[in-house]
Amino acid sequence: MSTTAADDRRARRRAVFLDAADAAIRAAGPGVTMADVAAAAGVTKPVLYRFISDKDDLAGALADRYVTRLQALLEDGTAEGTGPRGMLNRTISAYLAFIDSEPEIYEFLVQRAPIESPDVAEHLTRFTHRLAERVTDVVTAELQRFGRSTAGAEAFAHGMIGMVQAAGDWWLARRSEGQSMSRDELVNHLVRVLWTGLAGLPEAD
Amino acid sequence: MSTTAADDRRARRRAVFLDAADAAIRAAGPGVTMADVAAAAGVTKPVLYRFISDKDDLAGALADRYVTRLQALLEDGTAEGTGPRGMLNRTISAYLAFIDSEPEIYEFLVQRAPIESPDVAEHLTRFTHRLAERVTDVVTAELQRFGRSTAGAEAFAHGMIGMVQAAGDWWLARRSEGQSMSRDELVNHLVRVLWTGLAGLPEAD
DNA sequence: TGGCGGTGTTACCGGTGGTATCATCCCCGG
DNA sequence: CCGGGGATGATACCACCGGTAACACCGCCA
Repeated sequence: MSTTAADDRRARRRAVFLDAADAAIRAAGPGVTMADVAAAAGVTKPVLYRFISDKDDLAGALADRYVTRLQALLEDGTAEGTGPRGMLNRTISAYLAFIDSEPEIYEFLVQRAPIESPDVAEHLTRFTHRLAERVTDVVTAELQRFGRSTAGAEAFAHGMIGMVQAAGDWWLARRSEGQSMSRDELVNHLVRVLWTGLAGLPEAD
Repeated sequence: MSTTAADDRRARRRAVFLDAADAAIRAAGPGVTMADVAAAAGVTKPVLYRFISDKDDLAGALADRYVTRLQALLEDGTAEGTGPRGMLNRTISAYLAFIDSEPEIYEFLVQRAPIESPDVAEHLTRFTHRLAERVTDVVTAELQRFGRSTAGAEAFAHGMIGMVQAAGDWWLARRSEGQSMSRDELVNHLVRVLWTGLAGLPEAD
């Protein structure tokens, strides 16, 4: 390739703007404007727009960053082999640690960005979907181990994710004012409920 | 009072604009503008703004409408006395029927409106909170019936709501493209998981 | 007939996403 | 040493949306 060097510079510059966006979100909250981001990088909008095509692109790239980071954390959780229940425990714990450490970014990506940028919405949908697929696999395997019906596995997987997310939001809100339970306590509650609930999923009505 | 008649007219006029907003959301999707709403009512923005103070007000009033309607449905679910499990079943069923019947309104209220209007956000938070409180009460009572610890009841309540919501979103998305399970099937899955999970909540780790 | 409350419109403001246009600078080949 | 091109930068603008000021009109009642 001829323009490899130039492309590299572009990519590095782009990363700088993503860093700036990151900082800007932390500083200005989830309602950041493109001008804010540009200012955080020390330039004006048109310069920003030379490396970031639009807000969709920006949010999408940020989503990429954080989803990748989170996914790595979750992979760690699923790695060591203490069985599915241990995996569940570590995955939930990693998720809660993540949203606890980056609340503004989290709010921006999950609540703000997907609305005005379909790209991010699809990004998150895909991520949730991938995660749900993995969960579905684990759930299905576990059900089959006991010869039970796997009909509700996928619904259960999505519901599980929603439960963890809602409980996490509640926990974050509680924690910001007044005291709340520790992360480990919440993790244990969730794991117990979900693990026990799994057994009840295929029960005949 | 002297101006009662005028106030009545104002209130009725306001209701007309709320109807128009309703129709506009259905027509233009959740990204409606105030001009859209005004147009749906056959007038221009300033007229709309004489009866609706701002978008916050509009979304808040719509939230009121639908939350009231949903809450009535949920009350019906908790009324007849087939025990807590029957209540759970009917409540979830009512919720799913609701979001199934009004997907655009649902998306507008739950995803769009709360962002640009803190009023709606608080509205929804309050609603969720009230619901969670009721669930917490039921859960706590059930746990006490068996002399178990009630420590995780509140977290469980919020998580439950999140699970139902996430499963509902997934079900709606599935249903719009390709086939999915029936509402009753989903309800049964969720009820079984949650009911069984409840028993596992206080288990000692 | 005159005025007054309600209804309606056009035209505008402030902010936000996004862009056209121009100035500058640095580096590289002749 | 110098001239030109590509990258860097800013100003000034557009479109759109939420919200408002100003003005016109109609109908009713003293």
